Amino acid sequence: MSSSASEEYLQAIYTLADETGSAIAARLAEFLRVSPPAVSEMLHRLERDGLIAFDDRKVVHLTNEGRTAAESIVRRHRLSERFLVDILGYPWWQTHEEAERIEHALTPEMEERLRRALGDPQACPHGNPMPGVAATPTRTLGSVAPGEDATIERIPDQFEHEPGFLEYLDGEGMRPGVELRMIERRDGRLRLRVAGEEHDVRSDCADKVLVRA
Amino acid sequence: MSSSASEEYLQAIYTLADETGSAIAARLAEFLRVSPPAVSEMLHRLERDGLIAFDDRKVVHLTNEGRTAAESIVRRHRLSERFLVDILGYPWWQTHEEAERIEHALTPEMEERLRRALGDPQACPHGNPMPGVAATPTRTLGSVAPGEDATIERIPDQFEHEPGFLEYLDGEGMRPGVELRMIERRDGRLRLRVAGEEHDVRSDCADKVLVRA
DNA sequence: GACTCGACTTAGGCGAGCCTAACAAATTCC
DNA sequence: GGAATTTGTTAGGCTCGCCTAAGTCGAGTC
Repeated sequence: MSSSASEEYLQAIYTLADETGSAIAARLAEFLRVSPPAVSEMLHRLERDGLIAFDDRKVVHLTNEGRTAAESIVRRHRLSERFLVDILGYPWWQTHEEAERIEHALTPEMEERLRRALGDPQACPHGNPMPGVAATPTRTLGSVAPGEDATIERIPDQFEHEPGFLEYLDGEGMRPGVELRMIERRDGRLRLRVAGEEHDVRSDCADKVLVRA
Repeated sequence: MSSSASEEYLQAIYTLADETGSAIAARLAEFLRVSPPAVSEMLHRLERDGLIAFDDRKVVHLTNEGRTAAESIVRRHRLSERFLVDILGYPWWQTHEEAERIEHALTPEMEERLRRALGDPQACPHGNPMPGVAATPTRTLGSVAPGEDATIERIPDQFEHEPGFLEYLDGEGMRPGVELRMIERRDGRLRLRVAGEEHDVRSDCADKVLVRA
């Protein structure tokens, strides 16, 4: 059985590989907020346990077993977030830390029962699909041209650590599932219409939001 | 903050003191299934952290701070059990191990939200009251005289580790809240009527069930 | 008074996870 | 090409939580 800590690493490896293309130790250290030697050590433990492998350039890859374990913890994470929102009534933007705690406590039976109790959800409250569910093709909100319409699809897990980011989006009316129209883009800000109201959004934030046409 | 392991010890100290009158290291080692030196070490850590104190005969006592922490973890445990039964649909006798996992993951806010989602329950599925709730006066089922009626009030946490015990009770129709009538007692067995049916119960098991008149 | 039993501690070890400091290797940049 | 930055590792150290083996200590018992 994997420990909480190693599950945390597998989750990070999965997320970084999924959302940025590859996972290396330095990125993991930043993402997990631990020192490089701590990462180095843990990666060697995970390699010893057959969950990951390094290529010649030291990029981390999940083995089949590691991928299964990573998908399991990611699924439990997203399920936990749904639980927090749908059953406990948490706001959608305030689930990450809390889910981080309970995901490790879920047994396979609890996971299955929770999945059914939640109506077999296909994505977490940030719009990220359960592992195995095909992701909708998306582009960044920042790439939407003035006059175009778009629907907010998801905010990648990558950014969930950034303090206040999700709450900021929520404050501007931007939640997964919301439809919007791009109005104009001017000096680092985007003007867009959401639910009849106009909002002003920083474009570095808009680059972190994925939309579909 | 207390770790999972130290919470487990505080919970055990609370339970043993509550249900057997006092807590000493040797009983804790049995209850928690760890070695005596492991207990000795942990108790000294808890003492160092101001959560417990020893008296001159080495009996363990909770300090005010320790009592608060112990009540918190016991409450989270019982709340977790209710969650497993009421929301996830677990059978009442199969909650202990699973609750043991999630109780440590609950933050104060999650605890409060869960409490409300569950309708402010006053007891766990085994009938044990939330800390702070006054316990109903009880006697053991084994002490009920033939001809007497009784209602099953609770099965102490003390016995939750015993494999198959709760499931055995359930199989004989004995659940918290159930009314029964003692019929007769004969060579180590009790004959009693539950919901119109007669059942035969081992008296060593009946001694572990608390009832009210 | 000696013995035994139960309770507790000491000593020594181990793995997981984390840290800092220092260094080696590989890139990237100018 | 050489310097600077990024990346990774080694070395040494820490706490927590667990283990076994080998005591010690006290309370009863014979």
